[in-house]
Amino acid sequence: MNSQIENQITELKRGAVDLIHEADLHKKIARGMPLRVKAGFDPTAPDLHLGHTVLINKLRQFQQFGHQAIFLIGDFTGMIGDPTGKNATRPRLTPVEIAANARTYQEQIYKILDPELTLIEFNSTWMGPMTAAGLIELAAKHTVARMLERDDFEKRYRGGQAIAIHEFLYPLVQGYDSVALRADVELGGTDQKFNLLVGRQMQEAYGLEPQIVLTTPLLEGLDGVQKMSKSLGNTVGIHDAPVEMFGKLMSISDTLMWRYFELLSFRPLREIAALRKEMEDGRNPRDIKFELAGEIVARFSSPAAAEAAQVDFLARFQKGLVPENLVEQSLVYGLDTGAVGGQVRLTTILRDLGFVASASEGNRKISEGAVRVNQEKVNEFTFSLALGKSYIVQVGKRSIAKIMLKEVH
RNA sequence: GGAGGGGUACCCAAGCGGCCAACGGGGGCAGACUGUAAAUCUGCUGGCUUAUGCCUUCGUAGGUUCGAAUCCUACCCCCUCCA
Repeated sequence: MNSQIENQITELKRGAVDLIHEADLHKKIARGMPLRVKAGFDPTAPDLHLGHTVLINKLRQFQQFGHQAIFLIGDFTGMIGDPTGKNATRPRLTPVEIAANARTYQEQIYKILDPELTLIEFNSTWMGPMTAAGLIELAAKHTVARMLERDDFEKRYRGGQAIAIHEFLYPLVQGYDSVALRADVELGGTDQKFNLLVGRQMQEAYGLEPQIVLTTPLLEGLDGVQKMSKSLGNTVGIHDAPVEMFGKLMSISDTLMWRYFELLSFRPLREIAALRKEMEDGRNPRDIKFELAGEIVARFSSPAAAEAAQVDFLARFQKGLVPENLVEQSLVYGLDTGAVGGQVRLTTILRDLGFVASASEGNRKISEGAVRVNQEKVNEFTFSLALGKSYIVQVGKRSIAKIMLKEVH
């Protein structure tokens, strides 16, 4: 056994859920040729958050070990709509939507992957020209029984819910992508396991060596329990402002911090182990969290932004100061939007800033003592601010803004 | 086809003619304590420029009543059992 390969595999297995099969991966690496590593993305609605980057990080790891990263954009399959995890038929995307989403992906992945060493492919390249005969030949490689082994299909079938034939085609096409790309390894989330395994079967059916399948877990959101997802409101978006991203990462629990280190940090495992040792020896976990937050913010913004975010964080939460670099935003009011006698109700402003969901909630927050204007606690519901002036308003510790009130003309 | 049970706020779940903007729990937000961690304690968790005020909400649409989440009718949807 070659210990260098062993080390490589240990790092590649980091955070992974399934590796099918480790022995074969070893064999493939041992041949000394760079492996072709595929990760597919269905360009549905890419409001990318850190959860999405777990897979891309894994692709990066392969890249760092000298393998060929292939970022496959499923523009063709996007028109089908992946049935994974759905209990109903998905709406299909239009070519225009797909193109726009694909562009967003490309812009973002180079913050993680080396552009020089990344191959971007679109599966419409080979699926577009495929003839009906070719598609039928492809479909002949698989059986309905094996398709129905899949849990969600089976449930829907038993439950009498419609499964359109094109949904059966999705795993086949995804599998064929591996044939077309001659993939040695395919990465995917755990929910993709079935599709990835179909890839192995398709490759064998077309006379190729089956790919290695490596699945990554779904990242837990800020609450540490449920998966990170926009609808649960527990995400860290990769477009979040540096200060916001830093703050969100600082708010995670100490336990979750290690999970994030494992799945999001680029630090090698032994460095992370060293940090854990430091914590056990008495170092403040918060300071270790700074390192995590700093690394992530630097990746998506810049090292300078990460440093500034930390300075801001310290000033705000340790010394209780108002950050200096607050960008002033203008709010315009007129008679029809709540201005009365040159004044606007504070609760209206808080609602418009999105700090509270309604003016009524603003009232409640005032009675809770959570609202401040220019650092002074507000006690009356009817508190108003004058137009033409600038203020610093806060709700709780997290929501703060510098605003300039303007009168509409 | 037959029999029964159920649809209440973000989720679960009480209420079964007025005291209901609706018990309780979860989740969330805020306050205290902190490291914007955990744990704990406290408050809040329909809307309206706060009003002993008004408006909207208990599957949907009607009805009875001074008054309905609660009673009646029709409809829609879910679940369980039998065939």
